[in-house]
Amino acid sequence: MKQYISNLFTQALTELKNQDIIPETISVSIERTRDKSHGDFACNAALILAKTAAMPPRKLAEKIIQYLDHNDPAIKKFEIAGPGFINVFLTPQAYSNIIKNILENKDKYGQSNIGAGQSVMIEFVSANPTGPLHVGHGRGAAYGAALANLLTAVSYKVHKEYYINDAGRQMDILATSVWLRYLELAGESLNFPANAYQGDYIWDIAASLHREQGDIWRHNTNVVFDNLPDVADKELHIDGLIQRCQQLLGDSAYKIIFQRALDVITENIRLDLEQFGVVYDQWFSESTLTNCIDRLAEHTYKKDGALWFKSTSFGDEKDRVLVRDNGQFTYFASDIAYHLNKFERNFDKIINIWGADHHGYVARVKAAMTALGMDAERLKVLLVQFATLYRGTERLQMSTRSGEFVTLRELRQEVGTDAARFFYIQRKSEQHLNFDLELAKSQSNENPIYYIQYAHARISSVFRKLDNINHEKANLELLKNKHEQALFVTLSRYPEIIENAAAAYEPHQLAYYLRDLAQDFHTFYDAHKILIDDQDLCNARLSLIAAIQQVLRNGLTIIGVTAPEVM
RNA sequence: GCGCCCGUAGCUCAGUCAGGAUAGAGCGUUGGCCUCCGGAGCCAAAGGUCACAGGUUCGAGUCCUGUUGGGCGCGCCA
Repeated sequence: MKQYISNLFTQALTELKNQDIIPETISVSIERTRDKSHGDFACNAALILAKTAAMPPRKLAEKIIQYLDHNDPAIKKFEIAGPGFINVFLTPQAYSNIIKNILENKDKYGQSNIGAGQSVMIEFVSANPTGPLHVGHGRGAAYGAALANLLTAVSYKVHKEYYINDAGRQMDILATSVWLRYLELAGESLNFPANAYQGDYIWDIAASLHREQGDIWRHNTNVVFDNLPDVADKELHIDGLIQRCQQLLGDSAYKIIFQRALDVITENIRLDLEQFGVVYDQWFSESTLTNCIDRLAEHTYKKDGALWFKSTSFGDEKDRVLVRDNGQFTYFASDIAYHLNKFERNFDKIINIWGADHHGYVARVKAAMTALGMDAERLKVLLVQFATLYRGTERLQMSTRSGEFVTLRELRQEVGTDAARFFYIQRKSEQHLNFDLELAKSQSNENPIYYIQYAHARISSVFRKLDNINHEKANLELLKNKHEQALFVTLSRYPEIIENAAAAYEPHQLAYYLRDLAQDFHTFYDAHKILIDDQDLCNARLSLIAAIQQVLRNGLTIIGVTAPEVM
């Protein structure tokens, strides 16, 4: 609809330019009016062009109106207002066509072609496989999944990927943690390191190994802890333990424990996300990467025994280490290899969804891609702020290492997937989010998700009262009252919302829209009865609410929330 | 100290990217609405120096500069 109006103005402006009344045209911006007395749409072209045309805005507006098509069936009239806005008033037919459009296109209504079939990869969550997902990861999951749906709706080919950090020191700490718990189960008593993984899930993995293997990996505590660096430096201490673990167990046994821990936790994460309605096209293992440092060679140098990447040549604020003086690759080196891999898979667009605490890493990853000859503009890093969890007014503390955190699973079980998904995406992602468990759980009017779902269920309920549903030939021009008119407008906004939300990577816009639509419906429902004796009007209203229900369902699906028939 | 994000109603937040007409919503508060398709609903009222100060212009919550308050990041950690 907006595009349609925009085209009318473009034609008029082109004509004005051809007649040398204005020196140049502009890409016109059409806006929806806030106030119904200003019509349906407004155009500010006269205000913008006034200066170059050397003409007062209102006078120029008159000229523009002269060249606009007044016979278009969608147009009731044009009006000059205020400093020089041109207000556009639409005919009732223009809006009633929306209903037909929705009922014909069904779940396709609102889709557009702005993505033009381009491929886009979205990598999100990618939590380390060292423990269960917690509520902090949930936001990235809900946001990433909703964004993927949005981009799909505007014709991108979307590839969703989870990057598994299954190499590196943290994984060794994990394996060692499991082994230490195993030793305890086997009857050893020991001082479990404070910086090892404490959670109960470590016990579970150790127990299953102990059940299967018995005591074959048992070693005396005295031997295990003999001559290790003192716990005063806990990092050195645990590194020593990792080495000792590998020594005593040997490669193959160590690998079994390592792999079991990795498999159990990864599967747990996968299942968790699946139950949260988030599924991936690919799970990408860090361990399958080959390093690409040689390809960066001309931009590296040695200093203090380490290998550095000269990222300052590419806009980073300082140079970064790729290989430590002990010969180990840094995480950054893996990140470069992974991102190079992404670029070489030839996605048109690459989206990373990262926690806001990683914002300092954007510049260096882009720098590395530029150094490798890639167009870093293809990479878009979206940052998601933390969620702070509340139970009423009580702020819940989160500490990962100590194992004191609310898991995503617990959240799901407590508030339900629908409410959780909705709460996560209803705020702009770069905004800090206060997540109140009590509010999300409350099945009352304090909770916006139920308000929207209720509108959908209410419509289902109306249709359940009908024996035969036949409103296809309805005369939609009977829908004249202000509530019906308001619904036309809101329904016609949906495609614009989808486009804007997708272009800005902002699913929350859709959440706000759905609330608006639900509200317009509830207002209408309360003011007018649908199942009435006047058969024609009844049919028209049935068409209207069928269209509303369709749009609600389309939008909720994108957000990842169910559209229930009954509640 | 440097960089990024944020500051809008009592509370939680839209609106800022793309400047536009009288700054919006939910919750909470106050007062109304069930003979009626689902009251998990509807209607109405009160509530604002858009953190502050300058600047840009026909016009600034929106753009620019500075100040201030809060969050995060500035490792050969992950």
